[in-house]
Amino acid sequence: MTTQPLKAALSGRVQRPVPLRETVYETLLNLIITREFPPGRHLVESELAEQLGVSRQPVREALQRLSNEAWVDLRPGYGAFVHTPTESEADQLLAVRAVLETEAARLAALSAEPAQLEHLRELWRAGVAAVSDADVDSVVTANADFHRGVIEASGNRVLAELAAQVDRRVRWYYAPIARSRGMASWDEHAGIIDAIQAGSADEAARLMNDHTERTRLTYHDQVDGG
Amino acid sequence: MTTQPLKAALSGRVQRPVPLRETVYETLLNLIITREFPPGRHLVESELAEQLGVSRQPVREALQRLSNEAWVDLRPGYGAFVHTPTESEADQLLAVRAVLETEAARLAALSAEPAQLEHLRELWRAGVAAVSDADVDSVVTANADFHRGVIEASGNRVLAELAAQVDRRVRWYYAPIARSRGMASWDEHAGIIDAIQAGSADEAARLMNDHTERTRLTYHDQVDGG
DNA sequence: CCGAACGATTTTGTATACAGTATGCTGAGA
DNA sequence: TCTCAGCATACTGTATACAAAATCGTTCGG
Repeated sequence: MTTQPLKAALSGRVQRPVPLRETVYETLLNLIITREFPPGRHLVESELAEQLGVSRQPVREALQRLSNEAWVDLRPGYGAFVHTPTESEADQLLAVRAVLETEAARLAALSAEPAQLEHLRELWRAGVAAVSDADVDSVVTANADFHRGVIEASGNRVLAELAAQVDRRVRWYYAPIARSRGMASWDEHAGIIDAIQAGSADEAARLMNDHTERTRLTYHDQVDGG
Repeated sequence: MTTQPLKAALSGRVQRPVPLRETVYETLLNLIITREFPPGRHLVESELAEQLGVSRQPVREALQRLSNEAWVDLRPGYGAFVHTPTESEADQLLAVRAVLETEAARLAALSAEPAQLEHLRELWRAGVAAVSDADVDSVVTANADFHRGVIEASGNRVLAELAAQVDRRVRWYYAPIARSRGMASWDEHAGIIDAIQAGSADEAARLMNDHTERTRLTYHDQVDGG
């Protein structure tokens, strides 16, 4: 009879059971991002624990991590609440994101490897296809993927982690009003890739900065204009 | 008889007992930063709990936060270890810090209020005095304070929080080799303040960038040169 | 009718107990 | 002497139990 360890060894790695807090964290974050848990919602440890079929402890640890990352606010002695972003906070996040992604583009131009460039091209093609198909969800995903691609191509892991977090929060804040800028956005993406490939750091940075700035203005138009 | 709430009201704020995990977190972080817990040290929950006179739970929560902020590495099923920074990681952090502080300087030039400017001048005077006294510890502290001052003057809280964290880690990494650049550094600081006061955003950004870049080179010289 | 104080309820904060897993050691066999 | 299996140990992962704090509704007094 085939033993379990053997099967695991043959199939590659033995998958270690991920700590529950991790699973809980990702589950809760997903619920928040999808707005199943809307901003302001009161999250009770014992309720969540029961719903997820675990004890309070992992839930608690997940909530604290979410609190550190500003997804929820912890009120001592009372409970956790899904964070409600203010307008100025959202604006500040946009500014920070612009800075980080601009720097990422600059670094990518200085250090991106051929494989990474090909990856970017691939992501770009997927985005263009999504726009052509007018598939809104795919466009949003493709956009996030492309930006993550650039960030990772920077070769700076610290920057990448920071930017990824900021980016995720920005997309959450602006998800309700996020509408694609359509093909124009992907033309700009193409220009950024070209600059990265050419190793033109300043040009790549400038293009990314312009790009994020236009996106910011689009957001503001939609906020102000309804 | 005077009631408790009244006394509290008279003395100003009712001081709420800070959650233990917070106290533990700060205690541990201090021990790490001061190198009483050197990089690579194995941190055992039960040991720390006993030493601090609390249960494992708050210690655990503090360790997880420290892990999220990259101060310690958590090995599942085994233990927590004080993070050992690699050279490339330190370098990447320096780069990120430069970006964040440069942007902070730019924003400060656009939005700093007179009170904040006066505060910066004050910090500057304290720094110059420390340099004159050749008081190394004071110089280091004054330097950190000045940079924090600029960051806060940016008016961007998100940026400030990020930059503060990055800054703290950078100072930890380079603490063993950190030597003051002396008065030259404070001359540059003065220039930055002037640019901020004048509202010259690009100039302030450029000066801050040059400043952090020079500091980076100093670090590298000390690393390479011994 | 309004406001403040009191009590019940809810929820977190902390401690303890138990189970699961990684590690290192010991000893036997080649 | 080297290697590997098996065991003992140490530590974390998870669950449960108890204590303290904050909130909310109610009631009493004006």
